Amino acid sequence: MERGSQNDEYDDGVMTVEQMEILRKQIAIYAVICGQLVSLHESLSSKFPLSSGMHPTGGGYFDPMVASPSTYKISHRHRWTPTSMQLQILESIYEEGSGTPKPQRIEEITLELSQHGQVMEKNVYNWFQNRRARSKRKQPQAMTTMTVQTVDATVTTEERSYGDSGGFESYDHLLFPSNDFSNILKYNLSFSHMILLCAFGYCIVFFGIWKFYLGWFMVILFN
Amino acid sequence: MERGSQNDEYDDGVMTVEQMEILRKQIAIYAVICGQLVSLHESLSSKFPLSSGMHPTGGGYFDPMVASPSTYKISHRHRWTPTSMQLQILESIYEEGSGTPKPQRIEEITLELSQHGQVMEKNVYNWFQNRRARSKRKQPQAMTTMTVQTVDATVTTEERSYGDSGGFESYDHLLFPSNDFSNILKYNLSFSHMILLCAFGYCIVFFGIWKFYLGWFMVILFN
DNA sequence: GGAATATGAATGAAAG
DNA sequence: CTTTCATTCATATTCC
Repeated sequence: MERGSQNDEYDDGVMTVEQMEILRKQIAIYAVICGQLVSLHESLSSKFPLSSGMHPTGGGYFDPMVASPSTYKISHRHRWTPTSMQLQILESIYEEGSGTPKPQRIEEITLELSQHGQVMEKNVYNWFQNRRARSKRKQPQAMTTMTVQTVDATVTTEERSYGDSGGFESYDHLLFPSNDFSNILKYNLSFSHMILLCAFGYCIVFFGIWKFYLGWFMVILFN
Repeated sequence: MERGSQNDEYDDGVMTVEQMEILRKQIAIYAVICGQLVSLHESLSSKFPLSSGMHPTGGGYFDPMVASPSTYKISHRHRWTPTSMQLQILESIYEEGSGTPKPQRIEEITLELSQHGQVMEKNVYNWFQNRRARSKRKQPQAMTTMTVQTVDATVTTEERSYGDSGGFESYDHLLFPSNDFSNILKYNLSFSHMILLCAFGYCIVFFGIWKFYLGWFMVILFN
């Protein structure tokens, strides 16, 4: 009703400017609070509208603790995580590939990956998108510390003024040079193991053949 | 305060699902009302800016997204983000509309949206483009894959560690089906090739050793 | 157990 | 319009 009176007063021009200012400040404060409430609600319901009920993936902001008495337990993992095997395949495809996420080949890859765990085409698509974007961002890590400092110095207070929460993500690759090598090694470890296994096998093979000829040589020698 | 009690109940698992749902609906209603209040205040303040207490960088009065408690950078947002109210309007227009982004109606929509925050025609145009393109991708939903079901069945209720992502509840995988089984065989073939390669190597190894002993045996025999 | 990091996912914007 | 890129958000994981 305050709003109504405000409008009336405002339309009639009876309310003084000071009153108007005070009222508006009050509404401003309310607006801030309500905006936060809206944000809170949005984040909690996480874009699952009420009308459609709970999202099939479970969650919402309900924890499995609450949902546990239900018939089947819904895993509260909302996000796909590739299996190590899937990751290997993806990495190999990524490296071999022309660097372009295939348009329709995604389907094939998905099918191939589905042998080693649940996966959607969307997951594969996202993976390639992210993989490429993030490997591209890690290229300028070759810059020396001097350069990093220089670039960082060019970031004036204008940028810092609103970047107190950690700075722009755009500069993270400069401030936090990555250790991509370790990740690659980690991902390809078992694959390298296979290669080593084969190599080891062939070494033994040749050693055996050598021993074979040694045996024949000794046969001839002792004859 | 209500939130506090909610959290307590929620943490203890005392609140029932029904209560939770009721509370959620209440908050939703409050959110809608508050969103309208915010919009009203924005439109008011855009005409009569506050002499004090206004955000220095805000274009209009203030952006509810920016005002979220999460310590986020305040403006200088490089890319437009529709406010909740704008999104609501856009969604309604999208659903009602013939699905075609109107050539000149964009201007009207832009004008309508500008009541709830800064927006350009380009933004509206892009939004409709993206909205349509992405909703189209979810049309070809059809068959499910047998592999997914199989894999899903093998997953137990045990806590899933890193890399074991199979079996999480999601119906979205139905949206991206894959129907080509030849690729599975193709991959299994190459993997089997490696195994066979190793096995073959070891066979040769043992064969070599056997030949080695054969040689020695012949040496002894001929002596 | 909390901050730092890694990464899957969403989406605005632009290229083709 | 379709595809791709860039940025950002949310969550899982790791390390101290």
